[in-house]
Amino acid sequence: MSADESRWLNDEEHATWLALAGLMVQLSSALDAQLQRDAGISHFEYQVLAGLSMAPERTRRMSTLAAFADGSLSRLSHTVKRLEKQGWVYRTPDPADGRYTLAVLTDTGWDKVVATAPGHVAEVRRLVFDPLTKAQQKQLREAGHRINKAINPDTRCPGAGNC
Amino acid sequence: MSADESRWLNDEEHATWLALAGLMVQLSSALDAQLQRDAGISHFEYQVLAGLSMAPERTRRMSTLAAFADGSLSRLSHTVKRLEKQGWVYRTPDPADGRYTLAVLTDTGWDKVVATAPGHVAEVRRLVFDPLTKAQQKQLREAGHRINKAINPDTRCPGAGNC
DNA sequence: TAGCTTAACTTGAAGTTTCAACCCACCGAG
DNA sequence: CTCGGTGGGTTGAAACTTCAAGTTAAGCTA
Repeated sequence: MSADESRWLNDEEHATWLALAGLMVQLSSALDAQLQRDAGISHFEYQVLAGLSMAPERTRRMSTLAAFADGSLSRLSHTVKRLEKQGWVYRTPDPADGRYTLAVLTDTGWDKVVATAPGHVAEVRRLVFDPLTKAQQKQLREAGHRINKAINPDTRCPGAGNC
Repeated sequence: MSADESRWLNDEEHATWLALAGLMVQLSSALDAQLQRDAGISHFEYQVLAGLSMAPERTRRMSTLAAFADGSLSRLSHTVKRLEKQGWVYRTPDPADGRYTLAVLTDTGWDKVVATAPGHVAEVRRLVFDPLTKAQQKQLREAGHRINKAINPDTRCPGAGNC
């Protein structure tokens, strides 16, 4: 990248990178596996359902939902079509502005979230929080924020706009 | 999960979880995007090529390579077929034991890695190491190890069998 | 009000990953 | 030495994601 053939990673950095890369792959696939096994849905589908379950009226615009679930609008559109077929969600044009589409969680969909969430949270707790001390959790949070800020300099905060 | 409706995440835990989840999605997609833009390959393909480039004789068994790149054997098989079509890799049965297949990096493939790696490492450095202090890097590494151990209690170490 | 532009989706095709079935080289038992 | 078992690898189909249009509602301009 630069004149001197670009600084390689030293041993410590390399170990850190392996730990982080391993974490990203393993953790997300472990959580995916738990959801698939216990609820028959993917992590992305879970995020969509959970996103709706937390919204007022259990309703959100597709574009907002896509941002919340960290996916493209196209991906969300295909996914919601599948969820619709399951009877968990339905779509309707926004009465206030016909360009938007509102996704709404049905009662059946709500039941699905209620049945699924506790097991998923338990798995997150088992894999992420149980093995860490309070101090380590704080450090991890801080490091995560810094990296996220490096990726998204503008946005005030990570994925879902909290802080 | 348990009697009392399964412990939910408190505010601090929730913030930590959002930071970590955001990190996993954003970082991997940012690195994917860099590779796609600058080299026209996916992160998985890069890992395969890089894995071969670091191996003795630029050669590895498919199963070893799959473990190194954190992917299924089937996924690797399809991927290597594509890389073969590009002329970057070829496959040959292991002369020592015909059940194994050896994947070998060609000279063209080597050139591809050499052309691609510095830019990729620079991006990792920019997004992960530059924003963290030395101490934070160490803490992140430690937390990553612990989480990885929770996911893989048996394996002595994360993804690629180093340590 | 007609025409242009923009932005939010949707859609179908192409590309990738997963899943389940299959093939085959080696090994060990009889 | 042959027969079954085991494990590495491949393959094709189904499922999913991405990509490049296409559609439509709203706003703006004349």
